[in-house]
Amino acid sequence: MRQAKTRRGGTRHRPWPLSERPGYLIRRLHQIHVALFQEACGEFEVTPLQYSLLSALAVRETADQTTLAADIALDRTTTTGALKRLAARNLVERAVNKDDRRARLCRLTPAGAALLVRIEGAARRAHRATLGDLSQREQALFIEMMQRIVAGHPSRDSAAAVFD
Amino acid sequence: MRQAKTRRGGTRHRPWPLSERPGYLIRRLHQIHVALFQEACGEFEVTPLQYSLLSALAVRETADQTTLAADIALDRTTTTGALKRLAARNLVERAVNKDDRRARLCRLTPAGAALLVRIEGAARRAHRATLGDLSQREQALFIEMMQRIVAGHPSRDSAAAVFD
DNA sequence: TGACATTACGAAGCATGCTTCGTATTTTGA
DNA sequence: TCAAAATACGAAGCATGCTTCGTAATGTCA
Repeated sequence: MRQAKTRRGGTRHRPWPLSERPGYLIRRLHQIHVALFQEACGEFEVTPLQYSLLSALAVRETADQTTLAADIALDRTTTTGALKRLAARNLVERAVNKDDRRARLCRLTPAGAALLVRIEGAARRAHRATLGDLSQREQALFIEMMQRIVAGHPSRDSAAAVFD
Repeated sequence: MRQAKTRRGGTRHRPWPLSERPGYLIRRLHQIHVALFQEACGEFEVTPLQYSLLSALAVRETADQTTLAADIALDRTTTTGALKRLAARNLVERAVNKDDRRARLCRLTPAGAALLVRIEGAARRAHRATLGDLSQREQALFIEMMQRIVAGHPSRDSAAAVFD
């Protein structure tokens, strides 16, 4: 196996540059997207995750927290935290379901729906800008490859049929 | 502009499926990589970030926290937290620099270096497995495109020359 | 040489993300 | 029908990630 010598004369694996590791590059991409999103949507005080949640709620009209978590492929407790923050800003309503008191039915408030409309353009531009360094053809290919990888690793509670 | 009608008769943007948004797909890819990494390296109790840090330290031999943060394109305070956790496990040494008492010089302990050697194979397999649903040719292309995007968005303190 | 900028940290606060454990409620099946 | 399984949450804890503010040490230049 190819190895490199250390200064002390021992041997170790040849360093694998971070910039060639898929995991590192993916983390950087995520970092870049979040930065672009904040830059584009910062004035609305909405994060990428919150935008995902608002979008999912716009499609569902009404849904319990577990369903929403599955929709956006996010942990349930994390989803709860995000929904609480949105509810605190009166963008989302979280009411106990009368028919099943275990569940909390969430829905967009008028303010939440209005914010979603206002933010939509900037949010989409941020998403597109993330791949802006690729050609149009490459962007489509890149997205297709990401979709294939994601399809190969379903999240534990993958439902999300409403989005397909 | 193409729009969809809501049930109440109003108009809104046609929903853009999450599964087509670059930001969402990138978040999922990150999620998938972390899961694969944990699966492969869980027995070593090392996260992808910690593996990056150990790798960077192996290359640097010795470095202050700010330099390490730049190496792995991570926020300085986050890096500090991770280094503290590694130090608490005796994998990293954090000593105040005698020549510049503002800085803490970090280096791998023998245990840290040994762990890095033991984990290396599994870590690399996890990185490769993340793109495992793509063909060999596609994987190379995917990595190249990610590198191009990353190169187009330098982190604020991009140094990392040692890795190139 | 002495105010001022710079640098490297630390602390605090917020927002993700995950796991595990516990609780309330509903459903199910013997 | 009633005990057990399943469901939806919540709380707690750990690990990222970020920002802002404050501090200590070093460098710099008028």
